[in-house]
Amino acid sequence: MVTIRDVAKESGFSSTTVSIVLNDAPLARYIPVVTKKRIERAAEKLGYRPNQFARSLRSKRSHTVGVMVFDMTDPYCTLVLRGIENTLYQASYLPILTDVHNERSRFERYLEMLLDRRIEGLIVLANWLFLDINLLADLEKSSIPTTLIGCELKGDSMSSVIVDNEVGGYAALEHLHSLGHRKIAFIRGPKTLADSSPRWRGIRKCTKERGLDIDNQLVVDLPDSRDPLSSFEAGQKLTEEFIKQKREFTALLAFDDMTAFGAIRALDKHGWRVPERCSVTGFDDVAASALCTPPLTTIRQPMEAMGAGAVGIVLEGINSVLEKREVAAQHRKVAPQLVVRDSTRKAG
Amino acid sequence: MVTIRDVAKESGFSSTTVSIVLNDAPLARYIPVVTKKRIERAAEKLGYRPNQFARSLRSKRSHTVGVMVFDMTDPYCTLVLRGIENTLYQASYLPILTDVHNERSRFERYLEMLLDRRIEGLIVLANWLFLDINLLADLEKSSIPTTLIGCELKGDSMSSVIVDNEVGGYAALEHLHSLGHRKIAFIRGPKTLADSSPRWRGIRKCTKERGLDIDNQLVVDLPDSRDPLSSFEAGQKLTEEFIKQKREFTALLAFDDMTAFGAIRALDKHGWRVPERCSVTGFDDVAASALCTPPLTTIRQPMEAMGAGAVGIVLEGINSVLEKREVAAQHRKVAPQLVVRDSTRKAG
DNA sequence: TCCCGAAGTTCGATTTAAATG
DNA sequence: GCATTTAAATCGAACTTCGGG
Repeated sequence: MVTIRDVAKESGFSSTTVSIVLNDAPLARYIPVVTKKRIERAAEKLGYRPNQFARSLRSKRSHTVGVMVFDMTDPYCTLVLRGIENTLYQASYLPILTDVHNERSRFERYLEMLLDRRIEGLIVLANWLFLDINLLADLEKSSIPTTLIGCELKGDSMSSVIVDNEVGGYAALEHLHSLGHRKIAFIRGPKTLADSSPRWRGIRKCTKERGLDIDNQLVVDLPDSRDPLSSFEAGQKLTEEFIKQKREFTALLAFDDMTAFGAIRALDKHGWRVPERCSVTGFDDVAASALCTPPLTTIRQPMEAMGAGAVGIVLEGINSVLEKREVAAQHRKVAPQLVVRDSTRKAG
Repeated sequence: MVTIRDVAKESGFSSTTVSIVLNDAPLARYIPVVTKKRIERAAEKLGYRPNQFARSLRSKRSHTVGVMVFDMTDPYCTLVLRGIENTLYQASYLPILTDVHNERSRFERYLEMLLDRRIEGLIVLANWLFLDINLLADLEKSSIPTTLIGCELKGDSMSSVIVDNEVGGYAALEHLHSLGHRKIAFIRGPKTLADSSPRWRGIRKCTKERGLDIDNQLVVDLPDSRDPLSSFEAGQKLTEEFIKQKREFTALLAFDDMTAFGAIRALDKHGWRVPERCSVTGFDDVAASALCTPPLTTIRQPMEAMGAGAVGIVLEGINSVLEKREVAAQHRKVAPQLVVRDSTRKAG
């Protein structure tokens, strides 16, 4: 491996000068162009690449950000990760990806590993259940800029980027209502999930504004679970129960896309064609929603932008600590967007 | 930050002794238990965590593996990444994730960044088009243990893990044939894609063994493209052309799941119900295949196992270079598996 | 000779302080 | 004092060598 000393020897200058020149440090102002040229040529010739370990040891910087996903297999992750990666790339940071598999022990172990690597920032993708408040305590004391995606934590120790669930819930119901649907079934999110209640609040807001009645017999909750696939199965089962109980409805508003997929499966099984016999809406707009037939009408979370936003906040935080500024946590709530596809149509 | 010297001071021993004890180095045999206890207690008390930069600088090891994905948004990635992550975790390695977005410049930049970080191994997920042989040359000279997933490169500089496309192609057609289908349409992979021809070879093998005729009018190729979504669109378009040309077929064998989704969309649009009027098979078994309705019959690539296998090979390689052993590249070909769901059924 | 522990060197780059003409 | 260059200290851990009992 060629070191700075090799370049010094080759160029005939000291390693100090080489360092100053190659880093274009302030002192480089005083160094004549010929010297610079000679040093640069020598570095080039030898193919010199500075050792990052030595550099980091000295500067205490890693140019690395930790990314912690709670369950990689959740389709929600993909685009968020893309947004994170792309924004880090622009800033010449590299991400260390960890997947805690919804396990506490794994979370703790990974957190220690990341801290040991002196990550300069941390992004946590708390996509699904994230019950354990104690975990967050561990995070708070880590004192590095941290941003949560998909889960808000009041207070100014940790930033967050979440979707505006209320607006999304409202938009979903508004869409169905304006298509003429009046008898609508609802599969709400799990009670312990933070997204569930604001999403429902948006729905209630819409019913009030539009004078729509909700039949309590047509409202069910997804059970608590840490497995993203479970909402598919639960969606299927709950929809099947609606049908077996001979409930009448012309549309079904599902908590998320997975639930909607499960619901569609159940409807299909009982000969209820979508959208002819029953319209279905989801939430998230995961990749599969555009791929399946009929493609799903859903509320899109701007996932790539959310990932990018989280990185932006973390990068700001990093710069703040470098300049010893104090910066309060940011809490961004981004607007979702109704995406109309073919799983919904006019009632009747 | 608490250093080893702080622990030395606190415990009353030298930093040498502290290092020996905390790392349980060979010399630790000679150190009395009381000394060890005192040192461990001091370290505990101060919350000492060794500085990884210093450690890496000395040991020249990073305990880090680079993971290079060609397009993160390809649904194929998710499970492979999970397999990679999980296996690295067991071995206490951390992955740096990079997504080259199918761009050459990005590939080169990321490769340099990873090399600068002194990654000990590299895993490349060449899921989709990976035409540029020159890129591989860059990789070869990097001289760190490298494994390609989804693309084989003969020679012993780089290992690979691929699915047995021939077996998969064979299994797909065998399934359709044994359901009684005789008029089958085929959407083959892009000509430039390495997977395409062995998959087709498997299909031809099956036709020969079973005496099945293939109508050349019912065989088309996916166009070349770097975008994974394009195979959805192409699948849709090509299927539509089959229909418009009034070709008769009772089953369609698609190159991959994305293509199959596109085909199903086209069939549905023209009132050809799946599977009643036409059976459809895919290849890969991406997450969406189990979620859509009808769920897709497909050939599953054991993606998680492939990711795990690639890590295994890389880890072996790392150990080999540590022990200065020479180890030839491995080329693993894993068997795919037919997954029968509801998009196929008996003909007639 | 055997055990235990410490002093000093090394890894490679950055930076401070200081020496040249 | 100015422009130009450099010796030496530093970052934190690990390993080699050596000395005392």
